[in-house]
Amino acid sequence: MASVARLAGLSAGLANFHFRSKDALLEETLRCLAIEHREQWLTRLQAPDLDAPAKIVAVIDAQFHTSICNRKKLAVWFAFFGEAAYRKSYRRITTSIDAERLDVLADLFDEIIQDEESALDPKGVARTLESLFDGFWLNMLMYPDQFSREMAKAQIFDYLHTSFPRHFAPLS
Amino acid sequence: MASVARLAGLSAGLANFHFRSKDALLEETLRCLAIEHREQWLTRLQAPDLDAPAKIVAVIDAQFHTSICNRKKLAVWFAFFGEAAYRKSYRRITTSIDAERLDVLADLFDEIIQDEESALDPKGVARTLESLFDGFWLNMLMYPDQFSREMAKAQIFDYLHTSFPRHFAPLS
DNA sequence: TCATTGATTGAACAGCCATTCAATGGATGG
DNA sequence: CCATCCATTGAATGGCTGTTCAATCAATGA
Repeated sequence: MASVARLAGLSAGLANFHFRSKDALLEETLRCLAIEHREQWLTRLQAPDLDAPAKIVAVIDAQFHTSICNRKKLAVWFAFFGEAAYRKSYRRITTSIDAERLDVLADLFDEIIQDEESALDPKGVARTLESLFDGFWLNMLMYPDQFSREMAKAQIFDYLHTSFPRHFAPLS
Repeated sequence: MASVARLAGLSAGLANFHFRSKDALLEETLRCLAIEHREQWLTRLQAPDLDAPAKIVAVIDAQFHTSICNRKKLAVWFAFFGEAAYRKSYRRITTSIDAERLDVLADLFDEIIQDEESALDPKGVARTLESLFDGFWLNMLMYPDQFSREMAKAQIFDYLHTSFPRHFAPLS
């Protein structure tokens, strides 16, 4: 708390007065991070005239945008994930936001699957994509030399292209 | 240190004497976890008469085996991941083991890709599979009600089937 | 100008915790 | 039985840190 307050340019006493406690400050931080992430893809989806594949591309672009996906913020995300196993409050904060995005993706994949006459399960594909997001995030944090944003996106587009060849092209 | 020592049935002083310090104890723990994981898939690969797809299935089975992939151990893994951003020592411990497994997977996919006359990149597919592993692990930790081991494996086999239809069948 | 309100401080407090070390215990070998 | 060695203890230590609170400061409004 002392060092956070110093970085913010105020006293430790005030930080504890504004937020109720250190725990409350941390929860607020996670909420902040999650909302920032949500706004990032939500605003992109509100662009006019986007078909389903374009909307999925927008979500992917949001997920790997510099303002979201950089070393500093990934470190914070995974610090929270590491604690989340023991704190229901953390899981509660991310649950609704993650479920919302998963539903959006599942609906979009549903459109594509019907159009492509595929036998895949929309929710399953959405969950796979989400897991790819998280997995690439982790590998970018652990091995930044081997996993870059561009590489992650390229692999994800390879996956989408092989799954839905009529709707996604590989990233050359 | 006090509670760890108590759980182990010895005094706090001894725990600090055996391991050089708390940091050293934590590093040893991570090394233990990583080696246990490595043995799990290595021994499965040593079974005789396995072709490339069977070996990949073996790695997947190891990754989601009850002894590796349970709530307690996932919590420990991600506690380390959360710290890894700030501790080069943690990353050093996992680096060689992760690289080894990635190379094995890439070689196996190389075989399959040549056989299937696919245009995919073996190392890329291996990295995608690894990221799927990590991503499903994280989601199993965060949302155990929505993400089970069986579900994760099913999704991964869906992915492998669409990528290499001649070598992998969907689960069930 | 003065009183009131609310923001802000910083020192004090209390609890926690990794680490150390002198003392103890137990086993082994002569 | 003794001496030596090693494992083990547990109390003491010192540093760190979240939280509190009386005191101070600034601004506002009458």
